[in-house]
Amino acid sequence: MKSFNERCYEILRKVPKGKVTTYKEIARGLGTKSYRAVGNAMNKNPRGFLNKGDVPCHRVIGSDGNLVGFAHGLKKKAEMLRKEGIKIKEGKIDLKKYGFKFR
DNA sequence: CGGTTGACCAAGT
DNA sequence: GACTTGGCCAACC
Repeated sequence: MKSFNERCYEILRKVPKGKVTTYKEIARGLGTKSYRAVGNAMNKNPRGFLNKGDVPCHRVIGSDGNLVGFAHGLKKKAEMLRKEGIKIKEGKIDLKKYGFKFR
């Protein structure tokens, strides 16, 4: 039985490079409505914030396209995403362009 | 088992 | 536009 947290990773793995997803979408993909549980799971993450193998935790952002998270700092996160080919707008991401949706 | 916490979100003040 | 409140769900103590 995989933990909720592991399920988050799996769905997150489905996000293609150069795209981002929101906690909301992940929760929806998991069939739950709790975005919080997703974020919480990531926080208590066994490895940390960065890829634990294949899980691009840095590709997860807020529902408004705003970066959320504290682990490594939003700044670093933004830089990382920019390197992936995502243009960040004043700390925000264009969900219209880069937002990846499940289901 | 109950209470607190949290990388959230939406609505109200 | 910034802050507060309520709600939601899973993990941790």
